[in-house]
Amino acid sequence: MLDIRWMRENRTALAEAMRKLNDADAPWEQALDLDEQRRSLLTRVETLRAERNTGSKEIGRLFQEKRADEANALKARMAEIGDEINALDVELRSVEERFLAAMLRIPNPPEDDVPVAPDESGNVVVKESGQKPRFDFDPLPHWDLGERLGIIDLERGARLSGSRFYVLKGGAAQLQRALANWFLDVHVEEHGFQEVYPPFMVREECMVGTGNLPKFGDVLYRDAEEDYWFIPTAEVPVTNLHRDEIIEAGALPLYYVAHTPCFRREKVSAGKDVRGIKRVHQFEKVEMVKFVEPQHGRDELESLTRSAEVLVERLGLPWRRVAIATGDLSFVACKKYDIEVWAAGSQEWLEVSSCSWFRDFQARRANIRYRKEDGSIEHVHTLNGSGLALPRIVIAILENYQQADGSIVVPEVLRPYMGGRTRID
RNA sequence: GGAGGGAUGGCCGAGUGGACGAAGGCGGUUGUCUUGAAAACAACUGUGGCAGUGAUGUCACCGGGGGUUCGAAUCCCUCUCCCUCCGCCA
Repeated sequence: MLDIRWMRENRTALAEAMRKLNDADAPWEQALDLDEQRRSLLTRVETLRAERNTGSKEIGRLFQEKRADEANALKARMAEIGDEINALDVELRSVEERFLAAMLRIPNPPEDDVPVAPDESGNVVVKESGQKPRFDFDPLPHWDLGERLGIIDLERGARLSGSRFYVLKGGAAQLQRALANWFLDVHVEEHGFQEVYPPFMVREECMVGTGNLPKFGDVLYRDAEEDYWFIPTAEVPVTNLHRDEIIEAGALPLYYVAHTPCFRREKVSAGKDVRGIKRVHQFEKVEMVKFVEPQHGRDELESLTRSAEVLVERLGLPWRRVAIATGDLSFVACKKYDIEVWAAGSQEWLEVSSCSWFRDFQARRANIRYRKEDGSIEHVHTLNGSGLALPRIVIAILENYQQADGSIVVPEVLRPYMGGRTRID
């Protein structure tokens, strides 16, 4: 959510930002309009309230002084004012409701250094590292490898739960578990994150806080009877950890890391990415979340992204960093990098991490503030990034480390996490 | 799932319709005293909206929402959460 005062005073900048985001539906003009109505109603209703407050006190005094006639006369007048207040209140509530609804659907304006383009075609590869593997045989995609080795069972996954579900077995399951543990250890021991284990189902207000609702409810699973929403990423519960809090300045920055399942309906593009485990309804992810002071937001995005990149580097996977263009930026981010790894079998770059800076956009929605040294209170900045998404790293390892005999070599950093195992076969 | 009891400011805790944004205590900040600290004493010490350049004024907030009333922390309804006992369960 944006600061309405900023919006009032920066109409042109706001319009320009919405144009860059290529979001024609953002109801920012309605919001400004409703804001004006809201303030005018507020002034009127509050003047009447002030009048009633003094009148009511007067009534109390008159009764104490046994001047019942005067008191009753005043009471009648106050009743009239009360009716007026009630009428205005109804109007005010409706305006405020519509105002908030509009505010919640206005995206975060991009930073100035975000590449400007209407869609993902404007994304810029800003860094590329590592060698794509060479093979003296035709490398297979992971769905073939997984089937041959008996470690990815798509058929039974579908039998249990339908399309876009899968079962990992043996080496693949172990590999995924090893990855999660190693990721967590690196973030905790080397990058200063605190590990947390959050709920996987949250209330609606948490989804609003991170910006998943109201606009993107169609990709979320939810309990039909109760107010439980299944998290599409650990970002949701972890960011909401400090909802409605004022954090003491000395406590910042706060770095959290969590390993959770992620549930996504993935309703879009029925025919796309159907093979294998690249795009599925349930997957594991290690997610980093940061709460920082505003002046450090920009630098924190760089260090956050590095914290993810070192993982793919140490796994020996070819990777690149992509700066996301304005038209491809998510609703909540003001700047975002994706990290992609090369998958030699399916011959494509896989997005394994998204690192985003939100400025105070989420903090306003979730009401997360901090008390500065001078005692004043401000919203924090939040950031998050995958570190990393698991099935896709599993894909990349299977495809890049495959051998002529069909076996998979386990990357060296993971061997201690797999009981010294060097091969999956 | 059943029965009962709760939710008040950073913390503890008083307050059952009228001067209550809320006693008192703790904590915190500042000042006096002191070489310094402690103690003592004094003052200050919640968040947000709106109007105003500002001093300031005003409104709202006593778990959330709604209602009764001239007036609600206080009465009514409802939701959420916490505690105790029973049941069930890993």
